[in-house]
Amino acid sequence: MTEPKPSARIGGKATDKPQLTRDNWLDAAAGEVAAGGFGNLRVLTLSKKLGVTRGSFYWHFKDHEDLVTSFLNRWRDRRLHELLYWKPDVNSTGDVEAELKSILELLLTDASRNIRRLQVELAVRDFARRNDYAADLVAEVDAARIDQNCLLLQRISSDPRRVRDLSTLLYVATIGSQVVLTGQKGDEDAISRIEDLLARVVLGQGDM
Amino acid sequence: MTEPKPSARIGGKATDKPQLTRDNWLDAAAGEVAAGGFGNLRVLTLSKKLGVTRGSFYWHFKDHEDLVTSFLNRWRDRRLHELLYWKPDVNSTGDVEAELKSILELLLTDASRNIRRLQVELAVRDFARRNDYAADLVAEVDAARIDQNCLLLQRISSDPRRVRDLSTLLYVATIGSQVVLTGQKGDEDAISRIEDLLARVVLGQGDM
DNA sequence: CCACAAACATACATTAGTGTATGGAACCAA
DNA sequence: TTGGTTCCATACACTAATGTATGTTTGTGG
Repeated sequence: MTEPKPSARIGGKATDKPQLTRDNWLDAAAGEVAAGGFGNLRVLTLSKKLGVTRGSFYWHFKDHEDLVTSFLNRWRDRRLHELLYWKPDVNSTGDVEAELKSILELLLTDASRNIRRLQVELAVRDFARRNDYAADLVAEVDAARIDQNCLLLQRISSDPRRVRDLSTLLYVATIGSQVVLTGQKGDEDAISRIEDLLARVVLGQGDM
Repeated sequence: MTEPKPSARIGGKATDKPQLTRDNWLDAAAGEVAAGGFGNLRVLTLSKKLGVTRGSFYWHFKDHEDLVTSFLNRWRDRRLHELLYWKPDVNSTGDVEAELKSILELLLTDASRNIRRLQVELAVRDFARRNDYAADLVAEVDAARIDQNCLLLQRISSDPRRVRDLSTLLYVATIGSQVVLTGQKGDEDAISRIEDLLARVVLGQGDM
């Protein structure tokens, strides 16, 4: 309560210890989650890496659970929000094949490069297997992404069920490749080949 | 040392506390891993669930790490060994489509029913992201499975590279569906539809 | 019967982690 | 200057978990 006054900031000369924000803690938490999953998200180690004591943490967060749920919420919000940046134009007349390929590149090649982001996503997904709240958020994000792909695939098939199935297949294939092809040497190659193959496969499954 | 004599077993009347074996501990460990991942694999809780104290554990295992590596080794051995049961006949003349469908059913529908087994596999896969030894075993199992599928797909395409790409796609799609479609209601349906679609897609990508 | 080993129990030491209560410095507003 | 708030430090209590050392029971070979 008491409206977190927007600017009660202090100090800030240079090495004046910039006064951590809640988001700073969440960013650091992302590092821990990416490295060791949610089971490795400890208040103590987090404080050490930020150069403060746990006293700081318990000012910004109620407890450990608060940190986890805040992290999950921010993750959900960002994942849903980023979908707006490449929302396909429903009544576009552009090249479907080109659009599909660019989306596939985004989902596969591009995603496999942002290692940090990918690690966090896999960790969240793993955590969702034993945490109901996380499971809900993951389901929400999955549904939104699949729906998004449906918007594009509508242009290669008029059967809504087929569109949805293709979109689901495309999605599970991308998630699977992110899980399986994990930075081994030669994976970069395998990913781009999967990418091409998926494009052919999807385009070949249009109206017949 | 001193050759663990094969039969120094005792007791065994009925409720005589059957004298736990190393494998009993590993079975119980599977339960913990399935429920909460490797981060939840604790000696203490394991002992409680088996109705003994930790003294028993530290007789069967050197330490916690010994438990983990033993568990991983057994997992690897079983996953590699089970592949021999459905090894496709290379020079069979049977129906390729039927064989493919049966394999897809095995990989998707069947796998999604053995929840325990699936949970363990996903946990191992997640643990592999932060444990080099587990990563090696997972890579080994992945490669063996993909090779296995190649044996079948050789009969629908003569291009070895395409065979391998198709096999990889098929594999990542199955893994992805196991990760994404996680027991929500209606997933049973989605899985079987993905199954059919994958069959069509793979068969359609034969020699052209 | 006796020595020995297998399988487990008990007790202890140690560590890592959480949560809470309180203190204190820095800043701002009046 | 005084009071209040923000942000963090310090100190304490508590729990869970590991590992080890040692005791205890049961069965077995000779």
